[in-house]
Amino acid sequence: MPEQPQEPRRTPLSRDRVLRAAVAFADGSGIEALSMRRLAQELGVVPMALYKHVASKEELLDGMVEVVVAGIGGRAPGSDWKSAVRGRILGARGALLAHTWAAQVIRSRSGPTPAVLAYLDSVIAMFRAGGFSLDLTHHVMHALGSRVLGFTEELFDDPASTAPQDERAQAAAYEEMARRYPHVTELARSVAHDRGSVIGPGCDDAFEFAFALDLLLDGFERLHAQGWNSTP
Amino acid sequence: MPEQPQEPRRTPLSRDRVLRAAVAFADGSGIEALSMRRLAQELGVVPMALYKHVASKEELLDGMVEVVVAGIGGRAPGSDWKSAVRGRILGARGALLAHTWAAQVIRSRSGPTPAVLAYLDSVIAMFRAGGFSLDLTHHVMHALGSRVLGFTEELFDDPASTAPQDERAQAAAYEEMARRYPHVTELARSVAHDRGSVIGPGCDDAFEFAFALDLLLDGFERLHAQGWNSTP
DNA sequence: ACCTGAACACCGTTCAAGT
DNA sequence: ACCTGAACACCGTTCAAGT
Repeated sequence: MPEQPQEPRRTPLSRDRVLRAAVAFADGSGIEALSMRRLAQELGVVPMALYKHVASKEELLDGMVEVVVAGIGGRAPGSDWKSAVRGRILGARGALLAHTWAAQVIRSRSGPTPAVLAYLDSVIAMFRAGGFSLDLTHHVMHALGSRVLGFTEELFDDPASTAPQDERAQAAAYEEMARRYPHVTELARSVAHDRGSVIGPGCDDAFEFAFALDLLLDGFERLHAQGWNSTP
Repeated sequence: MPEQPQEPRRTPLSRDRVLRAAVAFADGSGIEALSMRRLAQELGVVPMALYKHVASKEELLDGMVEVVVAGIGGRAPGSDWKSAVRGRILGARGALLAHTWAAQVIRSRSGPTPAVLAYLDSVIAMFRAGGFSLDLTHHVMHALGSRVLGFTEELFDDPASTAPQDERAQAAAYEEMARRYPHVTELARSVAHDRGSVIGPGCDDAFEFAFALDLLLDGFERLHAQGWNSTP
């Protein structure tokens, strides 16, 4: 019997290996480049081999979310509810920053995966430990929305990303902009001025995230202190 | 010369007609069913005919956002900044509720379209008319995020949408849920109890939206009153 | 029983051939 | 010059044939 050519299948495929490969691929090439076919190619297997470990692409995406969310840290036991929640949410933000595709994929999922539920459970527990009523905790969780997982929908992600064009066209575009959207333009100009550059590096995401988070947490604290109730 | 068969091309194609057809199609069949090929079929033309009016599917989606955002009302001139902003944002929410796909499509776009810029300009103008500094207005707009356009990322869209299964399996799943996520379960149970149903109709979206919006607006008011500055 | 190549039913978009 | 059918380079997933 002739010797079989040694196949270089280093590690046998497993659900975990598929998921980690998908995360690494999305990190490197972007989520839009991730397809079952390309992932299989990356792993050196035939596309259909993936379907033994994930039932569908949907399940693959769910699994990728699990990997990222399971990596959220930021637990600081013993502190007051406010700094506990704050620390945990900033921890979530950190985990998501490492995987730029994660927020988008979480948004696209219909229901929460187990790791997301476990995470939410831990945040709810912090409010409850701080003496929040079930009623207030409920609405407070809604008010946080996706911010509890460390991301928010920004409407203008980078206003400075205009395609390079010649000076005259740029000046004309700017003038048109200032004429049609005077307040947007004024705001953009003042931000650029504050940061000392005409085509600035955009806004400080970390500052804006903390600004809004603290505004909400302060609001929660105030409602809690006055014994707020949804049906007075 | 034989008579040409009368073609039933009622109205000649135009960019506007293409966009309105796309909006109607997405309203009826969902955004995921919308493809260039199916839209062309709907309009009784060959797929390539669309490309004379929209350069790509991306541009089609941008155009659809324009149609929806241009339809936002809620301008109440003469009122104070808080009720003006509140009314306008609730108006945006109304416009988006009529097109369930709109929020998702806006999220997926990279930059703001002209109608979105015009809308943002009008909201910024309201804060400025209320005496807000450029600095505070800037951060306040970030804090609103997508909420300024009437939508937010809710993490659990309808927790009651469990697939129908036999009672025993359901009870087991519930018990498992209560064991692994005790705080989530407690919260869900209290909400269901308040609304008087075991498998309730979910949460009151309109209430949650207004709750969070008012919390933010109150926070803005407080910062404005105390002359808040990002660099004290 | 397991594995997998080919096929199916789609995409968005290019392009060359036809009028 | 305009219009459009066929083709290209992809998808996710099914399925039957091969080992």
